[in-house]
Amino acid sequence: MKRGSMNGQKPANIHDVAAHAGVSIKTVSRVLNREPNVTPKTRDRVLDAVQALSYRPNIFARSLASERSFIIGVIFDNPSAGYVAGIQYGALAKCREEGYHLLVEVFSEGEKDLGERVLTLVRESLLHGIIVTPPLSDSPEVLSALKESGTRFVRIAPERAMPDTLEVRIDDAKAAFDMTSHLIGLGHRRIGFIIGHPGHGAANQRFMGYKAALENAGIKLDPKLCVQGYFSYQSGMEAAERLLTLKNRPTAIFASNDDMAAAVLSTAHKHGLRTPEDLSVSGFDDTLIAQVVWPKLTTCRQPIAEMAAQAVSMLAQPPADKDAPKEALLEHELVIRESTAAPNA
Amino acid sequence: MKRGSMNGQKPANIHDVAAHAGVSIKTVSRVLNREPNVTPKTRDRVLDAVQALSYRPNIFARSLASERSFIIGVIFDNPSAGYVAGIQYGALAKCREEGYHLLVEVFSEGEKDLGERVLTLVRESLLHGIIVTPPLSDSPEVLSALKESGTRFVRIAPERAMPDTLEVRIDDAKAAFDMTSHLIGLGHRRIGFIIGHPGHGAANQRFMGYKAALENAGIKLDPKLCVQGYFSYQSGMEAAERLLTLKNRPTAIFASNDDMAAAVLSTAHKHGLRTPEDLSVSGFDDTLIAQVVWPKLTTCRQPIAEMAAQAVSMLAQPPADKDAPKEALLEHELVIRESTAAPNA
DNA sequence: CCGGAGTTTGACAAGGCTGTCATCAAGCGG
DNA sequence: CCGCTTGATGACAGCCTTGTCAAACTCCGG
Repeated sequence: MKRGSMNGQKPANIHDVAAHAGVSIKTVSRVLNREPNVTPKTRDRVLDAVQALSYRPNIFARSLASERSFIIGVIFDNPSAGYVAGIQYGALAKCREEGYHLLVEVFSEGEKDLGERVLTLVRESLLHGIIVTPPLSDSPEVLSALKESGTRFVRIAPERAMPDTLEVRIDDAKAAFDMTSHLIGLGHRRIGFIIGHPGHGAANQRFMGYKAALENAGIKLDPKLCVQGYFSYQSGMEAAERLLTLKNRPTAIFASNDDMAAAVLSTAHKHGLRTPEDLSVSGFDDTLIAQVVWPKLTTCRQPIAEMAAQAVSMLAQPPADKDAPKEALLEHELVIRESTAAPNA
Repeated sequence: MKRGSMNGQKPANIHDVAAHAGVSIKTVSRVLNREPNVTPKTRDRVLDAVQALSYRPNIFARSLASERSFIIGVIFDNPSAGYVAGIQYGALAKCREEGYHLLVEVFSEGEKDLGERVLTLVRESLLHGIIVTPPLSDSPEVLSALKESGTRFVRIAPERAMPDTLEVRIDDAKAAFDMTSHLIGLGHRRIGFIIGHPGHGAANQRFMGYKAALENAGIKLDPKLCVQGYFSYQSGMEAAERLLTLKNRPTAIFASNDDMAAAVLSTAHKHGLRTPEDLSVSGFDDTLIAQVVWPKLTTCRQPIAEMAAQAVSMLAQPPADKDAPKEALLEHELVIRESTAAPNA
């Protein structure tokens, strides 16, 4: 009573299937892994047996033997950030397609032993590859641990390029340029800008794009109109407060992400300013929040789900040649909603 | 050159550690698993070796040999739902504490082969246990697949109780009762209610609580004031539209979740109604959105992160005796913010 | 100093799968 | 009909750990 077709509790294993199909376990393995050199007839017999026994390969045995994992990791700094849902959504869809599972882990930028924890994670040989999200995508500790470990990883929206490293991004500078130009096109001259978190790669790029657009339109940059934020709602409130109490306040505010833009909206309300009549507001990311505030936010859609899907694809593919493209650049899209309009005369 | 302290690329394995410490692999295993009957001296030697070689047990080998997994799964219907972040946050924190990893998977209520997919997931013996979130926590297909598979699972906020099944919940009926009573206490008599998605367990409970509070205050239930929603922002807009165009419109609206409450806010704006002067609005869940809209929402805080943490704990503990508590009931909390006030005279 | 109980340790077989290499059958040119 | 190549299949080791069981050692009372 060791093993066998005995339909007891235990799930069938590869030996059961082999016995049932009248072939060797290796042949079953071949069929399951789509290896070449199996007669269609044999293949069918195996497949039937698989069906009949509801066989599913044990993922641990598989991983152990083949020294590869079918689990892809995503690491976040802050699981409450707006883009998390989008990333998971995109990654999950692609994982399913490619036969992987998705494992989530959180690492806080500041925590001690960060590098050590990252190493532990990969040393367990748990992961096939890792998706690194901002701001972790620029964390020296995480990055060097990852490099050292030899695990493949792809960085989402990193600030600094790294040689020989997989990346997925949009052109943040161009996107911010476009958004700023949209506001200028509407007739705004005094456009406030709320800078994103210094640690996040995209933050600086977006600021550059803003500046470039002003320059392009011949508008002189007013440093008073550029205030530091940290991508959080709270920081957006503070930044908006400063901008709106300026002697010569801006007629439009472009916040580096939607959370801060939502904060601007609410601060403007508090000051008795109507949006967009008295103040245009635009955000960035097109997260859920953009559509849920009133008025709906004009923002820049970052195809975050596609970016994550792309990341999974890159990891799923074999390491590829030296010269394979290391970087995927996706398209952004301006989403004009109700929060921006021409300034009052 | 088979194996050994050869500090090549390959990570150290248990044999290396054993050799380095001058003990058998079994002893190393004992130390690592905190099994009894190891001399402190031996333990220290092993621990030193572990340190020296940066050894981390291979999780796949471990799982294969011990027939247990160190991965807990969470399954969602919709990864963009508001509570997802909270659940992951809480679950992740506890997982880390208990030495587990968290794997995310999405199953859509309607998809075909749902049960089959669930079975596949557990047949791979990938998971130690599964956390089932609404509305999956009441999906017959998912539930029966899970029961059949023998994998332990805990349902978050399920509607119907099931025998011999782990559950974590709040008292939704009581919470809705409290919220409704708060509005009544403010002086409201005509209180609209937006019912949640019929598939979600909590939806019905909350509706019951609303009705009970009215009855308790001697207010007759007006069916026109109760409209069906689906927990989505969009459905909230539609429901609000219907309530606000009523001949005798309510002075307060209690939406079954924050997304719908935010939609009410925005619809009210559109109708030129001020909140809370002309219309009080309250939500449920206290998700991010509640603090980000203007005015900030009065809502009922559901300790979602704690619930998830609790779920992980339940799974982490050994199956426990027959009579161990199967259900954890956590406390809710009314959060009074700016969106509710006494009705205009 | 002996027998027995309890503690500490180790040898070795799983566990389910893939990789390597050998084997066997079929196909083909001469 | 022979020898060779190619395609299809199988036997078996190995991946790294834990579980089982036996061996060795310690401690104790008699």
